[in-house]
Amino acid sequence: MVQKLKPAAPISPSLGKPLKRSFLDRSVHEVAPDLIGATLLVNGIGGLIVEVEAYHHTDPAAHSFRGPTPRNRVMFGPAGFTYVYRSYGIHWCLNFVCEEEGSASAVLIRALEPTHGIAAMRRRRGLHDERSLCSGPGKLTEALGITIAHSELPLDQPPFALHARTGKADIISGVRIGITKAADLPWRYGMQGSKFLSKPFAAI
DNA sequence: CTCTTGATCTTCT
DNA sequence: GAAGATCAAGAGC
Repeated sequence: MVQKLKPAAPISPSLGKPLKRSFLDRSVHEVAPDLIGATLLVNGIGGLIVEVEAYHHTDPAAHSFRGPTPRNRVMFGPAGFTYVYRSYGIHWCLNFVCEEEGSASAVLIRALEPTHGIAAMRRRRGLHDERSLCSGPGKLTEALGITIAHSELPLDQPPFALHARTGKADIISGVRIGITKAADLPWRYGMQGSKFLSKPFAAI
């Protein structure tokens, strides 16, 4: 009599080496494409970063363009911290502060490919297929449980963790989404072919 | 599939 | 008073 084998447990997705927050202490235009394929976790829940946008303080579309305010002050501090803001009165959006202190640039995290804690993300998001869990800046903060309480925190300390991408990444760029100022600048970056983007990139 | 609209907080004019 | 780094639901094709 052959014993029926128990189905194998799902293999936990492999993670690259942990990234220190100094990884973000470079030009936002270098960091943004380098983040594609990295893994972002909040309390162990998250996934691969597949879409970001770069915002530099010389860019009229950046929140830091007109100088520090109570909302954006963390952007004027050291690199490697989170900047979370309220979008359209309803959603939260997550940024990573980049560059040396005072330069006030940040990367907006726009979409993740869910890999860790998918069941928890579904609970937070309600009835949604996997492709819709984190395919937008407001969606992924809801899925990961991010609020203003997660702003101004270091990215290399709990509850946050960042892990380097393991393989190669095929990175594409295009114009940013949903802005009217400096709308022609190609500072949106994505993982080519990903099914988890907030919107497709325009054809080459 | 695309287009329109409501929800509703923070900042700026 | 208006605009904004958004999302989901509903109407129309």
